[in-house]
Amino acid sequence: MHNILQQHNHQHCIDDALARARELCQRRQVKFTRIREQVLACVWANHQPVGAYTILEEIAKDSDRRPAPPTVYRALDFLLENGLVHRIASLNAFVGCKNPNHHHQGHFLICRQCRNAIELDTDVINSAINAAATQHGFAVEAPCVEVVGCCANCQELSDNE
Amino acid sequence: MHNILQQHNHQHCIDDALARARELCQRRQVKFTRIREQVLACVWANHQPVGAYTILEEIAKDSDRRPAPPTVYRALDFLLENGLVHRIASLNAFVGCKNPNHHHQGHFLICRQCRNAIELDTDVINSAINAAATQHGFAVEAPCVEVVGCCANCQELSDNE
DNA sequence: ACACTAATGCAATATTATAACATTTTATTC
DNA sequence: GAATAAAATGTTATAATATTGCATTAGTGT
Ligand SMILES: [Zn+2]
Ligand SMILES: [Zn+2]
Ligand SMILES: [Zn+2]
Ligand SMILES: [Zn+2]
Repeated sequence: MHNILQQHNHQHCIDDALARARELCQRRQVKFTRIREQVLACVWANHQPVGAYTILEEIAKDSDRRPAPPTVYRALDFLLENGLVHRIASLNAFVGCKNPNHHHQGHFLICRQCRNAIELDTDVINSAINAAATQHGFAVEAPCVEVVGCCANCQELSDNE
Repeated sequence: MHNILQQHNHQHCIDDALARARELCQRRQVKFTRIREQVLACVWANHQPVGAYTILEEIAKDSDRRPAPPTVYRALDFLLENGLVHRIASLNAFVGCKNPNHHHQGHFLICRQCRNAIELDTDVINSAINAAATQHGFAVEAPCVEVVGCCANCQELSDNE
């Protein structure tokens, strides 16, 4: 069982994500400004989706200046447009995308207990959705899949109680 | 192509939904009170997910008394618990369930244009989700699937332009 | 330097949802 | 049927999330 949520050097996740973002923005000729970088770093602080106002608070802590909500939301919009983060609708929260170079809508397994979100990279769900949609003559544009449950880690922990 | 969204007697949808709800509540020994019925009727006014505050406005129009938000949300909570409505997280809105007797989390195709929501009744998506989740040792509890796109109706309409 | 555009700052407000407590209605027991 | 308990609703206030509109600043090209 390879589980990114246990025993991994998360600093690598952060560094990689920021490096990918810098590279991607340069390639696309869009600006990876300070506030955008701060917000992305905040989203990548861990693997748990984070709310806009939490991001705001974190930035206020780190930099002694408190951005207003629109500032954070604009940065998030930019990151969403460029596929650097995903929005988790059921949590009103945002999480880093692990493959921003490939345009996609993320599919997530969200642990009710530890709150970590695992982004799936398989196509079986999209295939199933497309099959069902086709039966209704429905043209899929943005499939949103957010599965709440209990991750392998947390299941083990509660087994050992 | 059988599409519930075109050419159907929607009064039947409403009447059936309310009848099912009455019956279900009686069977479960829970109370289908006036406000709960009003809210459910409002949700079933059409096939488009409707927000809590819109429901509030509609009830205010119909009955000359304006329920406060908690009243509407409590009625919605009751209807959710009893599977009579589903919540569409990506729209912060609620829509009637077409099969409340069978406990399930709904999967929806949501048209970006006409805003109608089609509830799927196939199991292929759940199968795909379970397959993907199993690979991660993840125990699925509540899969949320909300697919935005363009319905058959609206595709035809834009073709004929 | 000038004009132009993109990005950010800032104040106010909109939208969605809940907390806390009072009152009323309904069911149960004596 | 009155006393009691439980459930449902009313009411006020407020929390949490998100956007609008306009002013200011920072880059970009001429
Ligand atoms: Zn990590
Ligand atoms: Zn992603
Ligand atoms: Zn109908
Ligand atoms: Zn349903």
